[in-house]
Amino acid sequence: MKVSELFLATQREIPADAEIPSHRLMLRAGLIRKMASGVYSFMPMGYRTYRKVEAVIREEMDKAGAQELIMPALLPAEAYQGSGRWEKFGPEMFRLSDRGGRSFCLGPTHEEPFTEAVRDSIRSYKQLPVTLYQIQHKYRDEKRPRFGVIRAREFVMKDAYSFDVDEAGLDISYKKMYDAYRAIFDRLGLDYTIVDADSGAMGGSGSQEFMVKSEVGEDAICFCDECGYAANEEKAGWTRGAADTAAELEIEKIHTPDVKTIEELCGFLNCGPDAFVKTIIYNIDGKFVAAMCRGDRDINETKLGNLYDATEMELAAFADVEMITGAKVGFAGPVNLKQKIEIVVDPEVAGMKNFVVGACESDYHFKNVNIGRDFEADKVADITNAKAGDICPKCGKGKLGMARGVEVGHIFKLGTKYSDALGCVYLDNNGKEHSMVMGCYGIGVSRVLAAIIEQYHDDDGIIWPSIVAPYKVIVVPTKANDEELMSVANKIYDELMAAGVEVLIDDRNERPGVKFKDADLLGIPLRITVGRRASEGIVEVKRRNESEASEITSEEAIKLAKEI
RNA sequence: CGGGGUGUGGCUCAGGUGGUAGAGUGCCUGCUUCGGGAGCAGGAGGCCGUGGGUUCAAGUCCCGCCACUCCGACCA
Repeated sequence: MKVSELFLATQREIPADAEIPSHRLMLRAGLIRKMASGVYSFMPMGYRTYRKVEAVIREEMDKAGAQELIMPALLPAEAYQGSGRWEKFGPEMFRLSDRGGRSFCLGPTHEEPFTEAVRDSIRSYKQLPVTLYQIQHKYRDEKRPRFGVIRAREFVMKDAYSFDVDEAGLDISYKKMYDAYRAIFDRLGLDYTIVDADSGAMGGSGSQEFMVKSEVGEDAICFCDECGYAANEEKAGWTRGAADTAAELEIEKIHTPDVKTIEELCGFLNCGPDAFVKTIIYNIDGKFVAAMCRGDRDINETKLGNLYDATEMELAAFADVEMITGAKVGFAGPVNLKQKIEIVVDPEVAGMKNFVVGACESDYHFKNVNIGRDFEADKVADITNAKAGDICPKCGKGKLGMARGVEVGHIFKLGTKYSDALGCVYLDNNGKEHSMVMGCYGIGVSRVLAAIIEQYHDDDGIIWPSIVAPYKVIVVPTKANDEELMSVANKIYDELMAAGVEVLIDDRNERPGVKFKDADLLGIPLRITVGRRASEGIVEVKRRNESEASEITSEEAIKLAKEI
């Protein structure tokens, strides 16, 4: 392809609304164009790369025995009503109606249509297992789209669904997908970590996420430096210290005027935040719950929500807190609550003695509070976030570190949640009916593109790994009007074209600097510069991921280019 | 959903106290250039987000709406 004929507009200026490197570079290199918040077009150069990512995914999925199909993105309400998700998705679902007033949505995820498709065509255990997938646009009306294609409202996802006769079968299907995912992300050159994840409202017995490490990642991940344990912060456990065996001291009410935060309290009482226990009141599906953790910890809302099988959960409103505690916000505690509500404490708190809590009275705290004597905990459960330095929950020895990641893949063991709801059953060899055991497996295809750029770029632009590069080679004649030089460049270009190499020739009548800048920005893996020594048959080759160039003959350059 | 910010040529932005719309960059033409986003000259390109209001006069002041964006909350 001649650069002069490319539909491409690179930009010098840094786009105003792009914050992170991948978003900036995708806009500057002309890979994508925004149509609306969280809605992007892929332009030719971006789409070529996109298709390469798709191809790798497709190859590995096919290799793993999954079968591709395509479902509609436009789906009738009934498709989601059977599972209850038509309601549950809420405003996140893009909804519309046809001229007759029939309700539709743009599919946010496709468990239901796949389950129904299998239900309607499979009856016997002999037809199982089966794994189906599609690569298709998904629609979610995100509250806050951001980071370009990383969190978009329309995005491409490869979603796969497995159907097995039992849990053992699911384990095998799951492992196949797990291995396929590893192969995919390995081939794409991504530096990623596989972490245990919360399976959330998807239900099921387990799930893992494939996280690309990046400071711009929206997820926090914990990992053990000893045993390799890794988990999403939402899920990560940690080992509590030994219980305090000190004697219980007499409870004491202390005057703490205008002290609202833990920091202020520390200063006031002259001790560390670990001497306090904070009491945070949540509204979980209309029921109030007091969650308690040590002062230097944070409540993990995912864990808390799971404990109560919550559909909706939020911090209790100030007015509710004041009604329940009988005090200003900031003085909540488990003792003397005006209204009886359930109290759940983290195991760490259960091991503490003589701690400080709010007194449920404005401007007062209690000190030397003890569980069992001063109040009862209704539940003791892990409801806190791990933090860096905590002891690993798996090996009990290593320390946990924290990192950030972009979730590029997520695999779930769904179990029978959807097959039960939608009647997706098969007959076993005794003619007895069972629900199929399902798994589901997603990869954010468009997000992967951004993740690759996050890991492969420098100040000058993208550095595509060869496997996803839109073109492998760019031939850059330094002068477009020099016939001898152009004929050498064209010869190289023609030979590479004939050999089936994806090659560009920058035949524009531009100065060399402009061409070099564009080649770097676009991230083409190999540049062949035809310049000063063209008449001697010598050209310069430079790999995008190396800083040094070298001069070789054009024959050698062609040979090298074919190997890229 | 709460709080903040911004909407002016393709892009990045400037336009005190109201008075005929600007720069840089990109684009077109010509000349000079030609190894890391060249120089000079000429040129095209704007419903100043949108609806209303105040005024002789609104990019500018007032009110509403919309869009985009940042922080937070939320997120199969």
